Amino acid sequence: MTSLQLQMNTNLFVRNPQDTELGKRIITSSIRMIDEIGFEAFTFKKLAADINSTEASIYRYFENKHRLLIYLIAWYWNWLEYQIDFSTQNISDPEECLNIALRIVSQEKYQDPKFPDIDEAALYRIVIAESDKTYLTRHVDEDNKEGLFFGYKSLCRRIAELVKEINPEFPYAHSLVSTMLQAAHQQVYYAQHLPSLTEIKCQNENYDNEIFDFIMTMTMKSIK
Amino acid sequence: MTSLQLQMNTNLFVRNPQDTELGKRIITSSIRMIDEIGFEAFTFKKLAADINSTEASIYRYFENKHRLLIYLIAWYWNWLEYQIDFSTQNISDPEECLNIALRIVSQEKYQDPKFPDIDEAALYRIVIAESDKTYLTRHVDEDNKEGLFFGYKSLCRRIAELVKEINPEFPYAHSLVSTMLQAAHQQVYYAQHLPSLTEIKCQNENYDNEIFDFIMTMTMKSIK
DNA sequence: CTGAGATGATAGTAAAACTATTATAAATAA
DNA sequence: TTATTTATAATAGTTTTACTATCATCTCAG
Repeated sequence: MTSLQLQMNTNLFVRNPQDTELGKRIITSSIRMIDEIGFEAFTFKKLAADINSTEASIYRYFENKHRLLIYLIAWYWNWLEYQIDFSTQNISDPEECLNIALRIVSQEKYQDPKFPDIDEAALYRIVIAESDKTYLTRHVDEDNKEGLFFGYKSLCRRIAELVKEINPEFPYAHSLVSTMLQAAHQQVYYAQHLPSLTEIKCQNENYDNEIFDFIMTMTMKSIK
Repeated sequence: MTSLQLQMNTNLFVRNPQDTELGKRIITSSIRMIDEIGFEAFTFKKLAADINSTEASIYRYFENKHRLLIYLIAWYWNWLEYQIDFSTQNISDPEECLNIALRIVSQEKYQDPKFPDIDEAALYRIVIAESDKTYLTRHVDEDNKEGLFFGYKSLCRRIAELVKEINPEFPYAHSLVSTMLQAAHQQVYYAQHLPSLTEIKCQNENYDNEIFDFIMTMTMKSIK
């Protein structure tokens, strides 16, 4: 197995957590903790206790816990785009590429052995429950200027380009894709917590196939 | 002008703010403050100072600031549904009703003289920036059991029924509508803060018509 | 061996999010 | 009318969070 590192925007951290042992522990442990107790209850104090370090040491890697969340979510979007790139190489039919991309987006996630420090299944749950919090703040514009949301924008652009290839006349490629990306995660949350807002049943095995079907059908009908 | 009160679920508050002078000041002032400084920076201490009252007094109306946010957002969804009911009376064509409903959802909002204590334009901006925070918490299931999200679920059901009338075979009416409701607000946020995620330009006059066009077209194409 | 950089240990601060107590004023019931 | 309830105000206190600061120690490259 080749050892990989996803290249992250340097504004996402103070010191690169992928470079050191402590940094990796911060990442691994914060994913587990945020998944378990939720982002609001998660604190650097608890994280420090969990990894046998100190608050001050964690602050040397991340400015604050919000930045750490942005980092984790950005990693996830990078990872998704990496998988899409990987799975669509040498496929020229844009409709097939779009199919693959949306399948990757909506699929339930499992541990990727390429990145042993990151529990992708837990990170997927964090994305579902917390990712909107990365940009729903008063400092969204400054954060955006720093490039903190580049991963999400890049993923959206990547899929929007496929849409444009299928139908260059469609005027809302980015709006459609950002709506579908949101829906892919939101429908899972609704299925779990507000089931009357969706027909998806998370008890079903392979409910992720239903979500794929929902967003794929909607996308194709919209752009044709 | 008839004086109206939207009936709110009693679990949304400790004491009904619509019943008293102080309660109304809490509502009016909190809408203005959350719109101005954002929900995170908003505190009961600042609110108390603003209305010349005390933290303790505000806690007699709302358990905490999160509950107050849920109340405001719930009021907004109730208000939207009320407007849809009002505007679609005696119209039997479900497609026309759906058109009206989605127009009301996506339209920019102005002060409704029927409810002088509430600045609907500010509340609309709050919904765009903060409404997801009402349910993206660890206590979403308890809150849901208490009926705190009834307003949103009811609005979604109301519009989904129109979808079902147009095409009873369509299997994802609620998923579609919850996705469109989300998109209607999210696309505005993206246009303002993350413009590369959308084709909507918020500088345009009547950008809300574009959003209407986007969600209406997508809805009709999806269900036909 | 030296010293720069990373980490740990410890302490401290300001503000947020409540909670509790008492006082006072206004509304209402006997 | 007086008594009593009720709403609000005033004040103070607690715990936790989110950070900041200082200094000691440890490791490893040159």
